[in-house]
Amino acid sequence: MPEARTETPRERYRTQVRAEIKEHAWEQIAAAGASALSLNAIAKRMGMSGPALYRYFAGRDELITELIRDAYRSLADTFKATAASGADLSGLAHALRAWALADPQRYFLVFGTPVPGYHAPDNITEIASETMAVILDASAALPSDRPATDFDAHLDGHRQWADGHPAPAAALHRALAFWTRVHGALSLELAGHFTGMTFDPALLFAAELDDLSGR
Amino acid sequence: MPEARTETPRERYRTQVRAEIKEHAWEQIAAAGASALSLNAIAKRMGMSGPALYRYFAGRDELITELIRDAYRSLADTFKATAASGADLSGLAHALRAWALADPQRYFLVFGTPVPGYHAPDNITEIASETMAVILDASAALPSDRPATDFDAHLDGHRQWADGHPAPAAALHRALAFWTRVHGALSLELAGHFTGMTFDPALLFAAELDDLSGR
DNA sequence: TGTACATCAGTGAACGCGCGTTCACTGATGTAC
DNA sequence: TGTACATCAGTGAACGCGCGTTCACTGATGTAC
Repeated sequence: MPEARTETPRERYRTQVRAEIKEHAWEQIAAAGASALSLNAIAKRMGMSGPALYRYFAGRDELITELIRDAYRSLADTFKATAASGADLSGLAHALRAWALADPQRYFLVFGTPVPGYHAPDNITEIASETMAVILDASAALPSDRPATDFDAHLDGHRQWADGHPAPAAALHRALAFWTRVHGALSLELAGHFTGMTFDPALLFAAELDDLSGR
Repeated sequence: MPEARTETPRERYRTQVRAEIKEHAWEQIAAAGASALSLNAIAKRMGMSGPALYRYFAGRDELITELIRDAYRSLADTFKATAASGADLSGLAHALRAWALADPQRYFLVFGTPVPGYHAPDNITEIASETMAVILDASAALPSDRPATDFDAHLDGHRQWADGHPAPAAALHRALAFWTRVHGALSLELAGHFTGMTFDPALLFAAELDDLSGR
């Protein structure tokens, strides 16, 4: 990083405190959910007064937006790193599961119940499409042994979301099925709908993905 | 209903006002999410003072719990009615989708991001198992043309959640896959992760279920 | 190296707000004789 | 049918609370000459 030298001590301090604020924010979200995020509470935990945080974030909304952006970024980076290490679609799925289990509230911030009225800023959708590109690559890399379905044909006519990716329709279909199955199993598991049932959620997760990869 | 005659005018009034409070609660949840539910705001909308609501609910928590119970109840009844009319597993899935689209926030109250620390009361899990029984019936009714997997065997050893239902392991597996696929497609759709992509979510939903039924 | 000035992190008081909840009360509705 | 009493819906004032956010300020850190 050749840029590092140009960073003044004050800048260094600022970025450090910003990071510390975010850490406390995540702790608070993990403890009581995102809707309970409070600037004053964070400040108190850090031994500062509430207004001090306004040196670092314009307000509560900006902080939350940044946390969401970081979550998307973290997921995209995880996928890229996993793909770079040679993982296939099911490897990516397991990386996603590990990412979600490591911090369920971070997962829910990205994929959970939307707050009516809240709209994600543009640059977040850009990060999301980086993520989608990784999945499309992995989907196209697998062989497809089934005949094309009506839905495949429909998707071929609505492929603009693939952003120019040359994947065949079957791979687009597989990429979408990847998301639905992965989130179906994960969201039920993380929301606790499997508690009390004694089976291993990891096996259900894997079974849903085997079905998809052998498609 | 032979009981109706024994209901006094005062009781009738009470149940009516309780219902009206719940209606306003749902409106508020639909507008700003469950975490924004406020007793005072409901009272204001009804032209009453805040404390008046304490004649009908012990407090905010009791109201929310009751809304959740009603949501579970509504889903169980929908499933039962759909099954009674002769629908198969995929018919049940479409009934669930319609139920969710009719009121996304009601869907999220049941299946969405859990609030850390909040624990659903016992009788709600009873309603949930009524729902599961319907799905198990429909799963067992379909023929299974695939060889048993390792996960099937695992499930056979952990079938106590099926609550004595005689479904074979393959049907247990199918029932679980029903939930994961249905919620995967639905939660992504309702959370808006398909907005901008122009394909028809209903077709993706149907495709995921065709895969399951032809298993 | 020392002085004058600018930058900026953090404080404490204050703002208005809406929340859940309690309490003592009024007044209407229903019940018993 | 009329009177005495009990029940109960709803009110208004008040409680303490924590929230986001603003403002004028102090004091430390960095910069220019």
